Amino acid sequence: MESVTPAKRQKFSGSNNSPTWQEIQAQRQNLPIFPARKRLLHELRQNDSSIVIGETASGKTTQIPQYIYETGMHRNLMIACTQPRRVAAITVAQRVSQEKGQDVGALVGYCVRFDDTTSEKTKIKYMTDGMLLRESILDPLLKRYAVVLLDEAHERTIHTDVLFGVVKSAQHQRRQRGITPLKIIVMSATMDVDQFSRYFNDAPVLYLEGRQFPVKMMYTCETQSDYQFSALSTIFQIHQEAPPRQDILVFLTGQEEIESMVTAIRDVSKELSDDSSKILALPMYASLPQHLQLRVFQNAPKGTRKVIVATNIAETSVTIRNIKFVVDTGKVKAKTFNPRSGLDMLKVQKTSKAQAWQRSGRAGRESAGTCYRLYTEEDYEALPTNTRPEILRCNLCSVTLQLLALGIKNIAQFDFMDKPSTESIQNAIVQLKLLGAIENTDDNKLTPLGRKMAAFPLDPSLAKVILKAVDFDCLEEILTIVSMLSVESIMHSPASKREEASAVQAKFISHEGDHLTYLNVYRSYKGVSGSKNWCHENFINARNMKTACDIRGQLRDICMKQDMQFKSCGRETAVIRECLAHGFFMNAAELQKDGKYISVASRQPVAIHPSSAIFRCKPSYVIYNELVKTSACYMRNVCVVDPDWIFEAAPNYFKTRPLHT
DNA sequence: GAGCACTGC
Repeated sequence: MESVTPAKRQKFSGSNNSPTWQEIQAQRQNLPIFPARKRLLHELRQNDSSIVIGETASGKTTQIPQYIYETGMHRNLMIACTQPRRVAAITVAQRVSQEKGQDVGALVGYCVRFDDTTSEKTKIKYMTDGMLLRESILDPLLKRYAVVLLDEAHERTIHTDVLFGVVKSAQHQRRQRGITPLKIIVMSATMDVDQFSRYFNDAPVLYLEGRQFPVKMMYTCETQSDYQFSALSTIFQIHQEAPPRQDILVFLTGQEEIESMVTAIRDVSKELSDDSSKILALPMYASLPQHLQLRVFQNAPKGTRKVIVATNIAETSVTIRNIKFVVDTGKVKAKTFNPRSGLDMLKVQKTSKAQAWQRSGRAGRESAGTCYRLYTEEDYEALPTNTRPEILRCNLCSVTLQLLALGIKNIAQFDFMDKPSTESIQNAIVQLKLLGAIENTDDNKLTPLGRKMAAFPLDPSLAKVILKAVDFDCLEEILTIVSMLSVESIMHSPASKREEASAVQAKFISHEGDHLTYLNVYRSYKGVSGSKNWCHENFINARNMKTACDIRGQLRDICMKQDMQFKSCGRETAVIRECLAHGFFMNAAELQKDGKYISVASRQPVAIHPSSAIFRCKPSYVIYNELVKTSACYMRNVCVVDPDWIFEAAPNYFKTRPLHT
């Protein structure tokens, strides 16, 4: 499925009549994929691996698993269809269940984190790619499945990329051992599939037509120096010329830019003459509260043009109907990772051609549309063809631990479609050795500790902290802290009410740092039984608190399976910090005589992030969860430690990195 | 005294 429109949109569509059985079957037969059914099944039957190129709205995601099921090709095993996003797995499973006239969880089910609806009856299973990857650790041959469809393969998420290697190896081993063969079907939206075909032993490529309307491309004559200004004038140019009720989607890079653009559009439209039609500007980005996000799906009042200003969330995750014009600035904010410094950076970059193509497609969903690219055609030609796959630009610690748990010892020899640099693989192995997850030999053998760590859906450092908590009798507290660290922004302070927010939140602050502050928030939250009202009064994000509680439950279950001792340290909170040091000793910083911090690992200057609970404090030693480079190198989620603790956590590590105590 | 794209287990 190319995209997902939140199910809640139906609330605004005015009709809640569910279609009849006949209507559903007619809709199925009306899909572009339907005439290709026979040819498609013939090819899929003939080949162990196939690549399917399906244009937008071809019906491949909902129909192909059903076609396979109807022929019995699955030999009474399951058919898995993976999606990069949870909502997609859920909504597609709901739709396909409806088409089969059954409840979700019977013949058709979905499996995503915290929500597994499958049963013994389930044969068609929609799931997130990360979920299948987790399952493969327990069963590398994927014996429950006869067919695995990897959907949205062009997005190249880190999970899909690892799954490519896992399914290929499972297929090979099953053939050798004479087990039921595994069929692999890779589904992609882009035409650039030579790499997929080559990787899966020259698998045949099947093309499916879609239902996309033509989109007219407009380029600028000159390269624009100020894309925000350029976007603003393009919006009003369209507004003056196009008939009303033809909506515009604008792609920008981030929250701040989007909010100022929305304000600018509102200001300019106030100055328009009264007889010109009205304009309604709406922001759309992931951290926008849900009730504000839903506004983009509502129809604008009669005679009003809707202008949605969005991040790349509107490229794939969210589909807005009735878009006639797309304004593409050609920019995107993306995370970059430097394996040498271990630094994450968010930078505004140029999009790839594939991304530009995806954006322009948003103008041709219901009828022919126009895309205004705010760059020249030559600029476009100079863009990279595809976005760099995630696996080439992120920290590989987690993935490496998972591959080792799968029994793959030689990570550098793993059959990656795009091989990460030797440096980033080596960096991950060094980290895992420091954490004690791998034996200190050359064969990359997992230690018993490492094997246990791999069972947790967490960064290896956090998994290590959980396992260490048993020794410090503080597992209850550590589970809470790790869960709180696994969600974004628990405390929010809107710019307009910043002082009010920090005043009410002052009661949570611990002089021991952010981790203990989170523990205080969690305890207070539990003290009022998770009251939504309490969250509101204290500027606590209720949705994220709920997620943290779900994560805590899942981590607790894993600890139970490992027979770990649940103990609480009560008021003796120092042991919590000592325990944290065992996962984060390599993220230590020390206070210099000049009152500034430098990192122990690289001796580079770092600073406590202004959002930290101990921003103004100057403890001699701190550890931190991550380093973010913006206007300076900021440490986020900071904890006060005793230098003896970090030394004790890894004496060998500090032999070459002396602590100046 | 700073601001943070998007996913996922």
